[in-house]
Amino acid sequence: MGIRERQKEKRREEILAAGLDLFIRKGYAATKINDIAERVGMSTGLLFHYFESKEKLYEALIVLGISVPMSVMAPTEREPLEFFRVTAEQIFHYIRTEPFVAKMFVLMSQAFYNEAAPPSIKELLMGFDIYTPTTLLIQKGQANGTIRQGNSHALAIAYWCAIQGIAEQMALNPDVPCPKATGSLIS
Amino acid sequence: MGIRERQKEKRREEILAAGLDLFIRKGYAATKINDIAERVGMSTGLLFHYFESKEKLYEALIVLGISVPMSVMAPTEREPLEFFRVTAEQIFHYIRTEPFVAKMFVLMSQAFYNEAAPPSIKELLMGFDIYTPTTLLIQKGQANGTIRQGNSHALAIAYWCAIQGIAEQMALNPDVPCPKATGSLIS
DNA sequence: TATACTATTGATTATAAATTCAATGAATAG
DNA sequence: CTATTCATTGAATTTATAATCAATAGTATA
Repeated sequence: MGIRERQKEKRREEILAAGLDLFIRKGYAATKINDIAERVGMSTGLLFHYFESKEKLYEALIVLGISVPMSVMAPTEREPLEFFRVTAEQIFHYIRTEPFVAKMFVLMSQAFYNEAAPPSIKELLMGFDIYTPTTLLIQKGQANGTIRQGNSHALAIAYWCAIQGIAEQMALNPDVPCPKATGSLIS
Repeated sequence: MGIRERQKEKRREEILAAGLDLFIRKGYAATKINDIAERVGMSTGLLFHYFESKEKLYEALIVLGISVPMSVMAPTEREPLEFFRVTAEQIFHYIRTEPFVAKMFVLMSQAFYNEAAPPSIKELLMGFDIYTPTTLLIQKGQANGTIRQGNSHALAIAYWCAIQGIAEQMALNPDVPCPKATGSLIS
């Protein structure tokens, strides 16, 4: 790769990083292409030299993000309860050490739930479902008695909501401390 | 109150309800005044007869919402652990039975975290802090040995994140089941 | 050095959404 | 029943932002 291409790639990444940070703080619609350009320190026009539209820029981030949550999960062959413990631990570890990963986590869940997301994004997210595999694992744990009874889907949601909420906190306020992962509030 | 005033009040509430639902689904910026009017079944112009601007409409909702979380919390004189159990139970109860309350919950946390919120809203939310009292309660519980050790602020965040995440699920998908509140995933 | 390609800017244009407004119809009071 | 006030509309206006573009400066390559 020539020096020029490398430079171009670097600039692209700067834009992606600035966009990611602003998108998770303000949301897609409230983030002005202008804010992003300013954050990077370039003119508004130049940004369109790197990304053909605001939507494409967002799309590029989503594509990057799609692999993140899966890659951070523990192998699902484990004992279910063990899986949940290890996954939570791993996620918090990444989130604590890699701000980019934390932000990606937030971006993905925001995109997943926001009904105002552009159609192209919704399409990308169609196959992005962490609830189904999680629900199955919970059922397995309930069958062998290691996980409490109750609607397994609801429990899956509770699990991911808690993780997602904490990821959001950490991504938005890196200074705020993150609790060690255990199964419970009780000592 | 005359029949006309009553009618006006009813219309105002319709707008508030439609706005609330759209704001929590799409976010403030992505919600078009047009969408709201359409949802209510009125012309765009008429909406401005009831609220002088999109921002004022949002503001009216925030003002309504400010008292909600506090009003749903258990008395803080209880044993800390008991407080957390009862509060979670009460919140889930309200959320399950009063969609409006669930939505308000979501609106408030979205507004609280969104950096793109209009300045007037940020001002309203300045004094809206559930973390400080929660952190103090956790410290009390840690002191008397009923709550696990660890950064109390982080634990407070974890508690509210989980609740907020579930509230969001329930508000956005009323059909999805809600788990019974206990302290733990473990059976 | 000359030529071609790329990065960059600031001004311009297009578009979408918020807000205003003049006109109309419906309800109410006198 | 008449005058007045309020609710309502749809079109006109303003404003904010996305996207384009022509012009300029910089960099690589022959």
